[in-house]
Amino acid sequence: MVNTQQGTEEKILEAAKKVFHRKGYEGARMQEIADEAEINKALLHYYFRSKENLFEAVFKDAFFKLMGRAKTVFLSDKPLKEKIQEFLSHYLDVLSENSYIPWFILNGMYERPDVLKVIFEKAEINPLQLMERLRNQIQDEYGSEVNPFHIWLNVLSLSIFPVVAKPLIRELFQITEEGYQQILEQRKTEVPRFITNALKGYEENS
Amino acid sequence: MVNTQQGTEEKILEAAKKVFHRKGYEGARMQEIADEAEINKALLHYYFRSKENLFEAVFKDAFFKLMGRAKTVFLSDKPLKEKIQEFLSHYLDVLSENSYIPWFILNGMYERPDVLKVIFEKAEINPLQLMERLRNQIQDEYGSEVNPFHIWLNVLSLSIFPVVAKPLIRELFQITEEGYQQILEQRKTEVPRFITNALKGYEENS
DNA sequence: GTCTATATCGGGATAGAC
DNA sequence: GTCTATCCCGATATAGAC
Repeated sequence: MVNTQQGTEEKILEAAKKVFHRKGYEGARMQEIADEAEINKALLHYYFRSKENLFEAVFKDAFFKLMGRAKTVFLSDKPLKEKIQEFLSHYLDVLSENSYIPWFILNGMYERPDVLKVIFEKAEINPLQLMERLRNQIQDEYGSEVNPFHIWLNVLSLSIFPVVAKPLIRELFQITEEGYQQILEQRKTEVPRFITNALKGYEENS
Repeated sequence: MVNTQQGTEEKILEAAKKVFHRKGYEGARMQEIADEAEINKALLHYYFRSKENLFEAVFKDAFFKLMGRAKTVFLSDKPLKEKIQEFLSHYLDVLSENSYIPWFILNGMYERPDVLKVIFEKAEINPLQLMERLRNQIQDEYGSEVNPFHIWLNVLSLSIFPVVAKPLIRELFQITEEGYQQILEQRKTEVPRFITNALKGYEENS
């Protein structure tokens, strides 16, 4: 009532974000989103024609917020270790305040693989180019013939999983929110060290 | 009709497993499970009273099938690299056919963190004991003072994330189901190598 | 135990007043 | 643009014949 004019659509998106985050696509209820936004269901359909549309909007926003930077970082000309450090630092900063994003994306992938496909087309990601660059860089800097795909997957795993598994980690070790944030902070240096150590190790075997 | 007696309940569980795997709890349809089992909906409710019951049965079975082994592997007396190899091998085998398990666990964590707690209590996991053992083993075998928590988290990340992110990986690189299974197979040796290489790397810096 | 038919309800979507 | 009331389909669950 008070906060009109530029408010409603934003409020809906904000509410949808929260609900889709908590429940996923199938679990989310339009009613719950409406309640969260303090409006009624009909208005949701006025702004976004369907549940699917609304989901897509939220999903895209989250995805690009997360992945937008990653592409430019990995296509830059810096040493690999620096890239990984930069990626982790940026990524963990963004996520410590938006820890719902990676889970939301993973969940969305399972529930709506079709949406994922559309997004990748729009994002203009060329994974093969990335792999080639990574292969060359590893060979140049570490002199080893390693499958770049697995290295890439390792970097992603080590970055994303600890954020997604936050509730598991906190419950299992009885860690406070501050303790968890501290762990993420440590990982900004620990993970790049771990990876570069591993890459150095390949030299001797090759 | 032919394969009666010990058949129906098993067939239902098998079908439910497949469908819940593909769609998750909310996305799964009792009709689809019935079709998959080649029976009708009513029979599902005859054997299991509700959808929730059926899901719980499927989930518990798979969860303990998965985690039962993990504990014994990591508390055994073998060298660390062997433990990791064994863990990955077993884990990836089970999950390539039940990849919904980590997804469900994550989902449950976010929706009902309390449930997670109960599961851990039943599984009788002692994380601190595990950490101590890991710290000692790393020190014995690699002579380095490393924070075992991060190593543990790395092992988990490298094992679980590639399974959870299956749709992302397949879509991004346009990989077939066979191709994906091949990747998992490769990781059974790649990941232990990666980790032990990294651990060796710490020696020089310590 | 297994089937067909049906009850019941929840949720996405629309109509139409204001 | 925002609301109330309602449509309508689909999904879980049950009744009851065989």
